[in-house]
Amino acid sequence: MLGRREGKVGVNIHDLARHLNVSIGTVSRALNGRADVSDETRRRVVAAAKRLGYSPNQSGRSLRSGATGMVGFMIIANRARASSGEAFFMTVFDGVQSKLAKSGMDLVIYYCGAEQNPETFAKRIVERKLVDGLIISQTTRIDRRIDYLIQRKFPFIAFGRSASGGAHSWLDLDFEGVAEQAIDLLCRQGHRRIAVATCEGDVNFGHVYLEACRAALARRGIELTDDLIHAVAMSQAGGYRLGESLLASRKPPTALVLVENSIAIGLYSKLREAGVTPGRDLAVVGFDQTPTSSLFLSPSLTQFRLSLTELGAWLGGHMAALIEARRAGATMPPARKIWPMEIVLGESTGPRIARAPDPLLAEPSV
Amino acid sequence: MLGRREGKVGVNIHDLARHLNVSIGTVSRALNGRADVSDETRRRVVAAAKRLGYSPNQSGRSLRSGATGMVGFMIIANRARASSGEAFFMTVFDGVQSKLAKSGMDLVIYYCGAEQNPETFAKRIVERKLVDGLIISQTTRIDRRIDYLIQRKFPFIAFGRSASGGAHSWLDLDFEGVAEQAIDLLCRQGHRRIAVATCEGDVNFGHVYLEACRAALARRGIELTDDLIHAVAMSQAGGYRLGESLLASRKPPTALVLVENSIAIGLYSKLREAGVTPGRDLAVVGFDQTPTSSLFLSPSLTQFRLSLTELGAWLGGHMAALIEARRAGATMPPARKIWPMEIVLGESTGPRIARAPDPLLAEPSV
DNA sequence: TTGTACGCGTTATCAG
DNA sequence: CTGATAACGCGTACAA
Repeated sequence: MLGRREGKVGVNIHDLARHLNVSIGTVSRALNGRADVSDETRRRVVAAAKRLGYSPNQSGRSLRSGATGMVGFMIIANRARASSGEAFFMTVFDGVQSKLAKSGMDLVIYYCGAEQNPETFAKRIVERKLVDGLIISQTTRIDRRIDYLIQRKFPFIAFGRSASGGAHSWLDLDFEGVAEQAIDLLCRQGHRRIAVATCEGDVNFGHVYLEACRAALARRGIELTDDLIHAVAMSQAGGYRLGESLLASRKPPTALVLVENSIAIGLYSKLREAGVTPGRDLAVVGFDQTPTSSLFLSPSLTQFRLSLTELGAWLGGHMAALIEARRAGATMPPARKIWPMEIVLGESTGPRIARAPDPLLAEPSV
Repeated sequence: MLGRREGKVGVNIHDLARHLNVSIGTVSRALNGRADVSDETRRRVVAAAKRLGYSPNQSGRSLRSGATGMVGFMIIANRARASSGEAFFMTVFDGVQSKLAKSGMDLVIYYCGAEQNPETFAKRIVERKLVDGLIISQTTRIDRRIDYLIQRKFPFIAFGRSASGGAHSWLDLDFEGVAEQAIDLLCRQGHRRIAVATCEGDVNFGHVYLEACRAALARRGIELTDDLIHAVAMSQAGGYRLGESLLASRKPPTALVLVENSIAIGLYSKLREAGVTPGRDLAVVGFDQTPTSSLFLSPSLTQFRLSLTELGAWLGGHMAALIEARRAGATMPPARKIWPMEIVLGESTGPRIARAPDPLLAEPSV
């Protein structure tokens, strides 16, 4: 009725233009801050837009401009760090979003469910043109998403290293640095029989951390034998089972490094049941310090500090630059960022007391 | 060149049609499963689409059809449950997505950062027509998002009760049931001085749980006095401070119920430092049982089991129905769902030993 | 400074 | 069963 379709809700650019007795072109220019519009007109348009509650339809805008103004962040269900996982990513999102906002872009999160295929999922996002850029996380060693995105020439950043791809932008935690600091500390305390708890499954970082530890040990003339490598589920339950496995071991380690912190919670639980005290009977080094993780474990856990907000800001900033460059027809050199982590000493590696009663068989100190 | 614009990537419906020597209309019909297209043609189109990697541009499709095929799930940064928060929502997402997929819809998550205004954030999503429906979470007592969405007649579900709105669809945890079960258990064990740890800030559920506890106590002739109400941060640190506060109390409670489980972790930590054992010296009842939360607390925590996946499935299913109804021009009666939670007894309320040395002043049992 | 008109990619209507 | 064509809402050349 009266030119207004039945069931139509909201106001579009035509309504607004008609209301003001100007053309839609003028409305568009005024609202998009173009120079060639009089101050008076702009004021009227902006005021009316606010009053009528107009905001441009994103589909129309995207279709016309060829860009969506959105950046996707893809997370994968069953590869998540079981416990710290969620708080981990939320903090990262905060950083990403704050940076993107400065470029007038928005962050949307795509959650790849347990029963969905990550590669298909990523393809759908890209092909339907839902976003201008994509951040993928929880990369695997062979990650076909990366090959696809490169081949497709789509702006993306991988949060996590991979053997796939090559000259693409990625950011990852400093597993080598963490391994070096952890192994250095433990060796200086006299440990030589050091176990590594890495994650099972196909996420890449477990493998990266394991090799980093192997290398750090090798630099000190210590070989990491298979019986010292434990692939566990990244969960409290995984940590609990790890504890069982260590306690049942015929020749247990004197020290242990973990690839993730929820493992520590379950491990502590099992160790306490067995009367084994971390830091006294077994040295334990955790991983990332997050509010979720083991701030309140007792004895306190030696772990590594990092700023997830700043990490997210790096992702957001680099993504904005990638998209900006593409828009300008330019090409940007891919960035590779190793995110620093700083050790925070806790009681779990605290001065080793050689004479303490030790249910685990201790190796003689060097 | 050759009609192919510089820099153009991907193939659109015209390319595909030209390639097959059919019209774009036929391609569209074939791909959208319309009846009026020959089997032979459909086969050819589908095969070519797959081979050329065609998938429809979502902006074009949305613009034309007036629907996006997407459902938004808005989560808010600084209102998140600090620790269990993330795993909590991820599990819900899984359920939502599995249901939406059956209706051919997708889930996108919008993360409202700490510095953004939730109402403005929600408005932007709706007005730009980014989604066909919106699930909002972490509702406040007065939640202007709800008023807005109702006034706008936009399909939405609130995950969390609110004093705002009224005849809209919402789902919430069974705080009354939890309070009743918790208070019943504690009273039957002889407790009469029962404290309630609720959450600070403006999320509604802290208030709901507090009042539910007050009512459950009143039914048993017990008044919940102000000194027994603790508003704490929903975090391990909040739980730690709660412990400090309880220990410093001149007339401490003999039992305590918590509105969230990360509080339990910090609380346990402080209690252990003070030599106070949950279940012996102080009865503690936690809240939602999640993998993240205190599965491995010792003594084990009495808490409540719920299926977050099924909860998410309810949200997804109801949202699909809401959108379907709107599409058909029909109107659906709003649903209100109280999600059941079932008590899981742990050692933290385990048989009270009256004669045990009790650092906290115990009230005489009834 | 402003208005007009085209096209972004798609689906739907209407002839054929 | 298929092809041509008109929208959907917007941004932007180009003309005035």
